[in-house]
Amino acid sequence: MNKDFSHLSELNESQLAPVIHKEGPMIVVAGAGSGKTRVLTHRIINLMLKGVDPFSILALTFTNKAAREMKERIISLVGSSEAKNIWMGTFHSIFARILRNEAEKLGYTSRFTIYDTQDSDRIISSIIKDFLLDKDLYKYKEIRNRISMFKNNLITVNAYENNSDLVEYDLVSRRPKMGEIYKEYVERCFRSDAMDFDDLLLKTNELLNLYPEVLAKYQNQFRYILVDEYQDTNHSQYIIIKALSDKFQNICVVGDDAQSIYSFRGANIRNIIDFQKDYSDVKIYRLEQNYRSTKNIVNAANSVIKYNKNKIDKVVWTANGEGQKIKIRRCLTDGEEARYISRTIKKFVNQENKKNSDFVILYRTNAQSRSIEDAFRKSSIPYRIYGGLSFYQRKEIKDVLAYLRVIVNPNDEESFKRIINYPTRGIGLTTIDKIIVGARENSISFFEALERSKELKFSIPSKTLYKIENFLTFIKSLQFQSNKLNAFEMVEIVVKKTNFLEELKKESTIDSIAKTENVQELVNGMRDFVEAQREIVDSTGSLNEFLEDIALATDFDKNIENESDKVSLMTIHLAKGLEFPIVFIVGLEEDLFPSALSLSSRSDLEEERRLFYVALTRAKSIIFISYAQSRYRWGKLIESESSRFLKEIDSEYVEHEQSNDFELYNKFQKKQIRKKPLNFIGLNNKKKLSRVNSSENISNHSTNIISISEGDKVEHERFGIGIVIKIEGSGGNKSALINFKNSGSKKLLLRFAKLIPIK
DNA sequence: GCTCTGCGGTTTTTT
DNA sequence: ACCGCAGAGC
Repeated sequence: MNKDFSHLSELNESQLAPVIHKEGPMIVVAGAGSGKTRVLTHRIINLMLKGVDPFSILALTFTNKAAREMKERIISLVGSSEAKNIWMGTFHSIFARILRNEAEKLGYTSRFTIYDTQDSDRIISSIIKDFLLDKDLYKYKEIRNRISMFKNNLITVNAYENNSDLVEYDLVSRRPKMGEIYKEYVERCFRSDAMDFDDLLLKTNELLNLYPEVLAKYQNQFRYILVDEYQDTNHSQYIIIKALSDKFQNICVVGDDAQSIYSFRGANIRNIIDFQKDYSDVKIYRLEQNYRSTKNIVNAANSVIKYNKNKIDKVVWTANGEGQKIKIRRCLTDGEEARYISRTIKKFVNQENKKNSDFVILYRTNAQSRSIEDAFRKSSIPYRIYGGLSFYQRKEIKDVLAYLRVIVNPNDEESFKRIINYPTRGIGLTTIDKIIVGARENSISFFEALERSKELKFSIPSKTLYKIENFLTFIKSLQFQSNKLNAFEMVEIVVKKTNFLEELKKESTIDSIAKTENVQELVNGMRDFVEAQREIVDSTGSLNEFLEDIALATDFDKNIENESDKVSLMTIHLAKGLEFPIVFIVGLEEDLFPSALSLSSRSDLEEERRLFYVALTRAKSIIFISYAQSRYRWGKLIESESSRFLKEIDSEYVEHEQSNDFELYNKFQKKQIRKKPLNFIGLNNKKKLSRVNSSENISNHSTNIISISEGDKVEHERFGIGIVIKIEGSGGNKSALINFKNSGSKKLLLRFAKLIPIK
């Protein structure tokens, strides 16, 4: 390797210090946009240039994407022959790899399946049913979260049973069977030779704990450990890092307490705040200069985060230009908010030479994407939604994957149950139940019970036994073929032999075509995968490799559609670590953001505030914030107040605006309703508007009545754009004949019609 | 064992 | 408003 240290010239002084830090524990407290990834990257390069073996560097990231980007950057600077040997990846993927190497020690095979949240949910639901428990008291999601919490805090079934506080809590919550469910869940996963996401960390801890020689091996191997996004590590991850770094203490953690937003999945902000207490002689570095955003944005974000008490003090600043003020817009409804966004983007793209990909829409909950999607589709703005139900979670995809999983791991009961009667082959629920009971009674796996069903009968009629035999022959032939064939060849056989696409078409539901296309996309994706694996040494493109690859992948990791020019839509959580020139943050309303569920405790509310901080700091130059006075939630129109966070942004960094509808509404109100306030349909007027803009004071409001006249151009939610031909009637019976471009002419009562005037 | 329909939960965030 | 699932009827 060439010993060219010129890469260091790319760094400023405060970035340089942590990069060239030699040995011993260190923490980099890095403000948003201060170049923390750059520090990590260059630190790794610097270690390598100084002669550290890349095999002995362990770099843990929060997402696959972060790992991939960092690796690419390192490869571009020092070449791939060395860089590819670094152990770099997410906690889950790195420890899955280690667990596969050591699986036998824990009673698993190296081909164990990784269960996703959906799999866990199905298992838990089925346990609740088997135990004949009331599913209103035992909500599978709550149970799953609780089990996840146990695992992330290294509370095993035994530890749970011996912990009177936890047991007491579940008793009080009227879930006395919690411990038994937990036990059964763990056993079912184990019998299926499967680990869930939390197991990948829990079992790693178990491995390092039970086998000192294994711990010593990895301690010696990973002489240098680097952890990104340290503020989002949970207890289980914390203990792993602690154990692995114990010998050499060359631990470098990087993070920003102000961006800790994952406590709901066990992340513990104390890990970063208390880091100095965990190791002796910790060197602290601070990165406080922001290179990403304008002064206005940095200052606005600072003014918000100062409301949090629990934090490490730091001063983020920037040498960038002043920039524009944040625009806060009040809208009537979520639909109007969405149209405002699409109008604004159109304007920027047409008049200011911006690209669609310069924009991101950030929201608190996935459900909010819908109205924005609708508006984008109507104005033909190309967009891409990240997150939500990922491709690999879709039913039709999971069904195909279940076949593939069963081929690799015949003990995978959950996957077996998915496919044994899909497509239907006459093996129904009754039979499946008999097999399960038979398997339990004879302490054999589901697969073994199927194999021995002819011999043990389980009181299954012989006709059905014959069907089971056929199914098993099919699966076994697939397993046999998988020894020689690659992932793509296998999925082709599975789809063909099961008549999968034909079965989907038979369903003839509205989206059966989309489902067919999805399966096709999966098959194509697997072909690409096999192609790509050809270039990698030691890789065969086998089914195991493919399943491992997708088990821990997210939507972000899937083919990023050749970088086409699209507006991005995602939750704020997903946006962490990303940056965009222009950012829309939508739905700034009480109970939505901050979420209603966060209002009961200070720590939860502070986390929401950090989330808002993350949103603000994604922007390079312009931020638009919007909120709606009423919004469709749960299928009905809900009134809302503007978010408290808006008032927390120092007023010198923002400017307020409101939709034209308000102006029209005000005019209308002045002209027509001086004496008596109207009681508008569907809206209650109990809630007072929070006063954002002192120039107006509206005590009730409507999405309905607007003042329009003949010849005006208007937009309707469903019918689109049209011209007002004629106005008839008066007061509540006032109606308009409108000629819609795409939907023909309609006569609409102004009282009901949601019409937006267009200039 | 299969199919249809109506009901209930969903919307906090994800590796 | 929408989706998945349970129960009833075939």
